[in-house]
Amino acid sequence: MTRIQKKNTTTILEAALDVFSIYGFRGSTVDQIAQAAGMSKPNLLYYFPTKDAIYTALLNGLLENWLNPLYDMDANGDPRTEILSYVHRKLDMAQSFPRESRLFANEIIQGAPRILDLLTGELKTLVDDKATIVRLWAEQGKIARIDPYHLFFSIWALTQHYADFDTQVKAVIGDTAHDPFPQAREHLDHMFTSMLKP
Amino acid sequence: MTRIQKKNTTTILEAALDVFSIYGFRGSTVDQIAQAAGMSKPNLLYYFPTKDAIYTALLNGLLENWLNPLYDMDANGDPRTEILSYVHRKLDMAQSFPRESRLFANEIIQGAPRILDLLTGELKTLVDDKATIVRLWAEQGKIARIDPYHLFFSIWALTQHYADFDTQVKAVIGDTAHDPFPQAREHLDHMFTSMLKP
DNA sequence: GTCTATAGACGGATAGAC
DNA sequence: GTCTATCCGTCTATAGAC
Repeated sequence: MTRIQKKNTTTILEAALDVFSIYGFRGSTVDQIAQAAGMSKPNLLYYFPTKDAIYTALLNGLLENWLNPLYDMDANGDPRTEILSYVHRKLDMAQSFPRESRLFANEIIQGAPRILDLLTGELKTLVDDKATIVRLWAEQGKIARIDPYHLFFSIWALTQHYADFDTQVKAVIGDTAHDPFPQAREHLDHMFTSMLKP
Repeated sequence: MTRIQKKNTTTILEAALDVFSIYGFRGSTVDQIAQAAGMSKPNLLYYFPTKDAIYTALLNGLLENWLNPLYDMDANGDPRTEILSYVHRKLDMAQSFPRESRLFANEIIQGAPRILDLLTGELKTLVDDKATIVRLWAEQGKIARIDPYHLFFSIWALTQHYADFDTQVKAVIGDTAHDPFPQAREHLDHMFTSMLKP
């Protein structure tokens, strides 16, 4: 792959992330993406054969990074530290990669037609694995007896909310307000610290 | 308005909720809605002049009910009871009205183009009002010192997650698993009870 | 009130010149 | 590799018969 190919491919995927993360797959148009990428529609379709191919390439490219923080949760670490670190990493990702978060949110709200296999496969396996660890920690009295699955749902919901519902968060705290993330971090720290106490 | 007009109007709005809640405004087509309503496209457009009119009518009709639980939070009630009741009502709504939840989720993810005024107006005023109450409760030592805004964000995120990300929740706990809501309720009870302790 | 037919704009994708 | 021009299907919305 030449330099120019690599450059254009990444430019397209970057533009596609902008558009798809807002309007979802069906609500987005190739024209929008082409314009955001600063190129003509046929030129864009020279690099990706179809709209579907752009979306799929984007999704697959992002999935790996998306699951990494959970993979890194360590059964041999300190339970509270491990869980709080996971919360922090997820919150950092919501702050640094809000478009990616919204892309997945759109995809899942619409029934996850393109990643359902991943959800019931790799993700479920991963969560089952980590749930076993959390359950063990609870049985050893290191943390409170919590449903591990709903613990993970809580972490996802709370952290991704600041990316996905960003518009609402900003509307409610006011335009003049400071960046909500520092306070969100404190809030989540308090929340998980208190709920994990045995 | 005749009986047949009333019947068809509600049928259309019901069908529109089905479609818009999944695909968002731009991703939905009038044809889809007409088919879901069991009528022809021109017939549907006899009742609503445009696709936009259907969407707007739907949103406005749902907004009132959506904010009611928060209006009902009572400054004179017991703090923990009031907050937990609000959590329960929001979770009940996620269970009973998942399509409504997804409709708002779609709208907000896309930047809330049609309800931004409401978010910065009525919703912000309402939340500001209730935040004052929560802050007062904290100052009186009745609950822990919590950022009231992020408390509300947490409640919204956690409850609506079970409606909006329903597909993911079911994929992770498994198809054979029971209804997740009873366990979600227990989990949220534990979560908020422990975090509110002064 | 409901239908068939269709106008007119927009969408994804391709042909072919450069 | 990039462009203009264009095909063809789908979309919103309307015309007009019944």
